[in-house]
Amino acid sequence: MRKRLSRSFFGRSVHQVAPDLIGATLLFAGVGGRIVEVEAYHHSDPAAHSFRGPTERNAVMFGPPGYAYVYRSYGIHWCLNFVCEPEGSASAVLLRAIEPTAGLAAMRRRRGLADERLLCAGPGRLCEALGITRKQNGLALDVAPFALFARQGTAEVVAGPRIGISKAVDEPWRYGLRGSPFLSKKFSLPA
DNA sequence: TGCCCGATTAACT
DNA sequence: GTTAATCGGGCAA
Repeated sequence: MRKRLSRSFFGRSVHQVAPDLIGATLLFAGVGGRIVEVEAYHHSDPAAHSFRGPTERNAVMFGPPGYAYVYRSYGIHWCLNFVCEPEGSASAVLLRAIEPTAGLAAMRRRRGLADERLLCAGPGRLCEALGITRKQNGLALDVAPFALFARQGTAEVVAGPRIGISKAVDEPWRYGLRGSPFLSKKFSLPA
């Protein structure tokens, strides 16, 4: 049986939690799969929503770890984050891609007739496939309908610059499962 | 108050 | 490669 991730899993540095999430399994109401791509956002990071202090939108980031922070992106898409570090640190991990393993029919229905590789390849696509919206903002990650399971064995984790940001662009805080076909974008391999 | 930009995506040319 | 969709936050006026 897979080991459930406890809430304390998230009460550590985002830069420890983020790579540890690669290969873990995320389910929402039984739909989801294996996490293959995430990005870390620390409160001291100019690219983080929490950098300039609390607002109505980012309030959950300033709360305790182990909760979902969901925000609207470009006024259109939803993006799912896991709050990390001790309460008040306002740091979180953005879920960018998962390898679909459960509830494929539900994902295809929500996403349209999409290629399986594109069902959850990107933060907005992932939320659409799983049915994540503002309603899930602030929900605990170790309580239904969320379920998280630790990865079994090891995973080959690669790191690189984050995607779609204009500040702190050189920080290698994007983490992924090496060679996965379900990434939102390939990692450039070291020369 | 108004304007610009953004942790994006799909549908264009 | 370019663009539209569309809304919350930051900042100037």
